[in-house]
Amino acid sequence: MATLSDVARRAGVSPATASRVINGSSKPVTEELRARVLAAVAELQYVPNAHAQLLARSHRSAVGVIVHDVSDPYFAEITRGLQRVATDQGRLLMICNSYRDPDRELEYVELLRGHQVAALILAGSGYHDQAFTRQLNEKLAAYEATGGRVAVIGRHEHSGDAVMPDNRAGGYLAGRELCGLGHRAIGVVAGPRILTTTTDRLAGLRQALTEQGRELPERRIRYAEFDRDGGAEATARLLDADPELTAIVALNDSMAIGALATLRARGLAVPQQISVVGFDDMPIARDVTPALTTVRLPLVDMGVRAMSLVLGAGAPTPRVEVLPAELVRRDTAGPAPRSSRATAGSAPRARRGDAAS
Amino acid sequence: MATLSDVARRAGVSPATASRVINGSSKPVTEELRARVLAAVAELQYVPNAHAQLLARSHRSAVGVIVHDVSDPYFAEITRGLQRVATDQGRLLMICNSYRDPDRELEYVELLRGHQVAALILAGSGYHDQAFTRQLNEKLAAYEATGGRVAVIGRHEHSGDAVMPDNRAGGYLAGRELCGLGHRAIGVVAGPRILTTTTDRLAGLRQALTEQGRELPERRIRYAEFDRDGGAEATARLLDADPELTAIVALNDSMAIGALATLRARGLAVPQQISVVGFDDMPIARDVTPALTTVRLPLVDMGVRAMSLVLGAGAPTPRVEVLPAELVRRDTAGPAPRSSRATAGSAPRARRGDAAS
DNA sequence: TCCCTGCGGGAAAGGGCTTTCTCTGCGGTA
DNA sequence: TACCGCAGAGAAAGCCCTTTCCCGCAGGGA
Repeated sequence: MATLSDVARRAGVSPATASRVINGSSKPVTEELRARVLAAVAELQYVPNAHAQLLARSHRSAVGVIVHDVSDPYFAEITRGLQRVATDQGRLLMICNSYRDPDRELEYVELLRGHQVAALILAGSGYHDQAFTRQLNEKLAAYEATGGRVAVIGRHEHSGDAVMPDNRAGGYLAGRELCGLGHRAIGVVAGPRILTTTTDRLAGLRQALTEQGRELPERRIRYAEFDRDGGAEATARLLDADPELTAIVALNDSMAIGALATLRARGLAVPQQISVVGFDDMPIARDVTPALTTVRLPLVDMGVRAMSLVLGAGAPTPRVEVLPAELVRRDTAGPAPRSSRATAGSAPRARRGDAAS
Repeated sequence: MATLSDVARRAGVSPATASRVINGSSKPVTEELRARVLAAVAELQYVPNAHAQLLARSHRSAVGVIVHDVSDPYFAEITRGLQRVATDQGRLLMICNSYRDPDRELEYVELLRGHQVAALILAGSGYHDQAFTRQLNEKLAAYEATGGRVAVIGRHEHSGDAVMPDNRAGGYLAGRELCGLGHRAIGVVAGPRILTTTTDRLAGLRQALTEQGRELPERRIRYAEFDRDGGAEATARLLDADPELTAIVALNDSMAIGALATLRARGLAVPQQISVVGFDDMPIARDVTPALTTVRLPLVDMGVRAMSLVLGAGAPTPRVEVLPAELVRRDTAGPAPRSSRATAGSAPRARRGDAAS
């Protein structure tokens, strides 16, 4: 690889001058030398060694992001928001997938710290795990002590800046909607119980049911992986245990899609025989059939806010921004069927909005 | 940030010794000093500066990956394959999204080169653009000249190692299937015509139709963005121009989903009135209703192969691995309706496989 | 004519780490 | 007893850049 001094030598100038030309330094350089340097750069196909640059400049510019999995639409949307702000400010993003493995999350914090990122953003659910939480907080505190900025998205176990979707309110919305439709036997297809996202959403849902004089017993909840197959499998278990269910709340849209698959496989009509409500409103939600009724979270906006917090001026006290959840009524939730499973309920209501473009 | 010499000072040893302990060097260090160093590391929460390390070691370990968009399921799957091999070999992946912008692709090649990656993988369609192709090849050649390894996935404009999905054969498969079902008026919802992926798939499709004595005139092709909304919009234009279409081939599954949305919005029954075939077999394909008939590409495997090529021994001549496409019959393609649009065709065939887990 | 100013350029000092080379001191052999 | 060899530790030379500091020179004002 050609180095800066190769370029300088070829151009017949000092490395200092070459550097100034290449970086567009404010210090003036004669047109003639500038041209010679640029010519040498082109001839040698010179590309500065990023590590040497980062080392020489004290300036830290990249931002580290840790998500569960970028290819999961939930995080893809958040990342889109993060990117938008970062790009505007000329920041490079280093994105790491923890695949919901706490240890890997810890490792990535170190890794990113080692890469001298200016800020760190952790997106995705927190864990109900004291030991882990303490470790993570120690690491983050150490990082902040050296001037690093930290923000978390959707997890409340860290004490710093945070952007929180209102998971609890979202759960509440889902519960209230189904109660309003007359459902009494409501099952839940939940993510891993160690995730705070799961428990928060569940808490809101439970609150809604309780307020209506209903309840949400543990036997109507099945925990599984937070993905399509987890949803399919949990739904199957739920139906096996309690065939009288008239509604299912899936704690994210991927699980909801799995739930729909299982229902279809079993010949249960949605929403005539059984209703389904999802969570997140990922883009695909409107394209499944029937289109998914779900709780929308402003995912892109969450990313935008988090990146703005972290790149903006620091605050003396941690800031927590709570972003509201919103119910999106589509076609998978309808009135509870009158009698038993054998009778189909009323027709689904007309679909609102969301027609193809 | 604590530095290595801070650690050394605190442990009362030289930086050299500290470095040896931290990196597990083969050079022996007394147990006592080792313990002191490790204690100092823990107390100071020391994390080595990755840039300084990379600079000091001549050893290059990271691998650069350029894709159109990781959050697109097509690339998410490929990336999964890349990751698997990279992780096995202890390599870090740097993933960049070009968002199908050739200039950005060029920039990322430089950026990754600057970051001293050991290898570079470009995934995603190539472009019909002489000037760009030449520039890219120059940059890649320069990189290879300094010992960098390069592989491309799904693009044939580069002369080095390549993993190619058989796009043309896939297009052929889709065409043959529809011909076999008796379709004559087949429309195509295509991605941007500048992409080689588009033209390759189209070529295969055209060949199948030609062999059957049919044809594929340009007026039955609509080009749009390679995503859901592009598919929806192109389908609308196609139907407006030619309401007699009995089948639509979408050149990727995202577009197919958009197409289904448009058809549903217009009240056209799939596959009774109109058939749809997608391409890629992304995971969601089996979950839309009706489940999507599509051409499967071994995406994960493509990633695995590419990473193996690039991390394995070099070869004197470029290696090209062509991976086969395969038709996956589900529920969106059925026999062509007998007469006109008004009459529904025969019932869809029974759905094969793919039941919920 | 002399001095000061300011501009354009180079020398050199880091930045944090790895690694080779060198040095010290010990145990063992002749 | 003298010497050799080696284990274990440190000194120092890079790795490739950026940036401060300094220097020489030319032009302008007194």
